[in-house]
Amino acid sequence: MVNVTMADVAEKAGVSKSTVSQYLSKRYEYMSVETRKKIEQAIKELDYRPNVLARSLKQKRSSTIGVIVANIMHSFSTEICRAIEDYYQEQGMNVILCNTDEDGDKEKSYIEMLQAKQVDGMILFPTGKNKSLYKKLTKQRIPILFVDRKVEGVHTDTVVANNADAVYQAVKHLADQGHRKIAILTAPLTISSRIDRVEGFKRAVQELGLDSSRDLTINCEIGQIRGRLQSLLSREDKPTAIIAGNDLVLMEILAYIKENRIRVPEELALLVFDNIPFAHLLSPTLTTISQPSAEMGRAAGRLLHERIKAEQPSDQQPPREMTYECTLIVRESSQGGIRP
Amino acid sequence: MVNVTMADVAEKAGVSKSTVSQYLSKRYEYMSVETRKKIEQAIKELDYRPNVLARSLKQKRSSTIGVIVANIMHSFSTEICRAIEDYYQEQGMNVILCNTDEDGDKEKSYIEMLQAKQVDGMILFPTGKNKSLYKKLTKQRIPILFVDRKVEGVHTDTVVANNADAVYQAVKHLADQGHRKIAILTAPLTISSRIDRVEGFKRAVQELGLDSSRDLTINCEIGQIRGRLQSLLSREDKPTAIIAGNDLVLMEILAYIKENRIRVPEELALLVFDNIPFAHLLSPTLTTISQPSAEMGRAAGRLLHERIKAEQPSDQQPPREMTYECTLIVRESSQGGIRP
DNA sequence: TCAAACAGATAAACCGATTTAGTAAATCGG
DNA sequence: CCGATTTACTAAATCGGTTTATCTGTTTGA
Repeated sequence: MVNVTMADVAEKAGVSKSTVSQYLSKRYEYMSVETRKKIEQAIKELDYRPNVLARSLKQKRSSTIGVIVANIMHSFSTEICRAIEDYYQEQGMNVILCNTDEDGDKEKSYIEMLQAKQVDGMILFPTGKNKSLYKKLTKQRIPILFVDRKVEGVHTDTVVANNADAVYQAVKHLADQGHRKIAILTAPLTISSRIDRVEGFKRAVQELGLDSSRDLTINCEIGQIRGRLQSLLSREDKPTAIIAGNDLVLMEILAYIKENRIRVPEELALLVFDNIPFAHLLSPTLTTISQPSAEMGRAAGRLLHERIKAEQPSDQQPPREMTYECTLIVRESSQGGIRP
Repeated sequence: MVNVTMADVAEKAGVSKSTVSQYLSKRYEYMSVETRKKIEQAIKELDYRPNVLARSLKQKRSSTIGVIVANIMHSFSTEICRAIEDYYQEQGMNVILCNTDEDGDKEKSYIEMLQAKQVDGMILFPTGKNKSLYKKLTKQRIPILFVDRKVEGVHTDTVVANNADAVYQAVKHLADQGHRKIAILTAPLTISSRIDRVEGFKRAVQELGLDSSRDLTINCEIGQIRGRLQSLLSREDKPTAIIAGNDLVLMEILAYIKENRIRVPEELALLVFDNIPFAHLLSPTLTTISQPSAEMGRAAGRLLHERIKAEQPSDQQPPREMTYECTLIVRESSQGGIRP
């Protein structure tokens, strides 16, 4: 038999489909032990496995959620995805993974695909380029949750790191080491996490009375970082410390540093936002700002799940925004570099 | 209207469901331009989106494939997954991602879940612990494909790297640099890729007439690597070069080297199997064996897809095994280390 | 003793599409 | 002008489950 259905089981057990269905959903209340045994037996003999598509169709839920990530190659994203996946596995649910490369069109087509697939909810690293679509989703009561980035004007659950404060602490740490001229390099300020990082930077510079020249804040495409670094570091009054906005920016900076044989931290202190797997193995070891990715991923999974479960009764709680604190892990690259 | 169905569209357009269905599948043959326009209009006005679950139920295919990966945190795995995802996006299909942590039970439960979800096929990094289940799947004509690892006795499409030859070339390279005592460290030999790497190592040692002491081949759990390294390197006749079996092993080795201030490549040459994102940024830069992960992922996607499409006509081609060559990227860590 | 309650099970409707078999009207060929 | 074909469209069955209403008997309660 190619495909065993519930009808086959029912026939073999000598009962009706309805009873088999009751058995499967473990509603044994009005069922004789005898019947139960017969069904059990029939299922085993036929190696029956229910078709969840049919179930989902009727129940109007698919036990599947969609995760739309900007770039899975980013280790922070991978860690979040993994945590989400772990959470939903425990809950007996599945995760469809989608990758947008920060492309708004791809994001849109994925969202529509996931909707067509009747996912119970979506977790997204929003590109921010489809605001009206996000809003439409919330209006249609499709549970969505943003992670890593907030989107202004869209009211839904959000899980982010305290980017601003983390950078503030980082700048403070550098200032404590005697640095007065600190630069920050990030990718373009298209998403809230980057904006917040720069904001924390500016606030710290302000409050701590550091050099607040405009050109110590650089936001550009990855490909242009080398060039910007070049001009930044060839100036007379060049910065003594640099904060890399994420792991990809860091790679560029490290390459530049290696090429130009810049000594870290003696000539230039270095600090990165993001957990770098090799941070403790580089020479010098790298000071990092670590985001609690596993906790954030789990929280995202849990929060969305609560929304999904609460969807039936119309107890509409206001959107929650969870902010996770980061940890500054001080290593060699940011310590004892400059002579006051 | 909460959920627009095809019936709603049909009513609005003043035609039958059947005609709408024809329209959706672009079978315009026997349809007046007028009708077509009316349907178009109705769909737009209602913002109708077909329910793919219903479609899948009837058509007995879900346009979804399952990917079961041993450990998504492994960068090689992530790269493969990304390539698979890219491929299926282009094909208008979705990917459900599952993570097993090399746990056979998890793998089994995922396989069953995916089957229940009626996936059109599965790509797996097999743990190797569910042979009978793999066989059952192939017997049931459910298209499955193995990637990274072969499984003896299970006849299905497989995409792997030429692990043996890659290591052979690596050993040759080290021998060319004058090394006679080379060690290889890998995780336990539970999967074919690791077994093949060791085999390539042994063959090279044999053919090139290098030191073939048994204890230069170490296979142990990640947690034990430090200890094994300790005893390996405290011997009088210690090896002058080490090959790390994968990125996780490398991390342990690098940590050990850093702690014990071993100079690379002067005291010890180092070479890793796997593409390490920081390879060119470490000091010294690291010699690596790079697997063409993107090509392998795409190939896996394409091959499985061909199987899926060919499933309807009963043209059963024999299983294909695609082997991809790796590239030895020589950097500082393996060059000019020893004095003959 | 008779209606109400209950235990155990089922028939049939339903979820939202696809697909098959068929129908009515228009067109065609001889 | 009539039967055959073609065109344009539809009713109804189907996919494989869930769910609701219902249907027998058997207990129970007053």
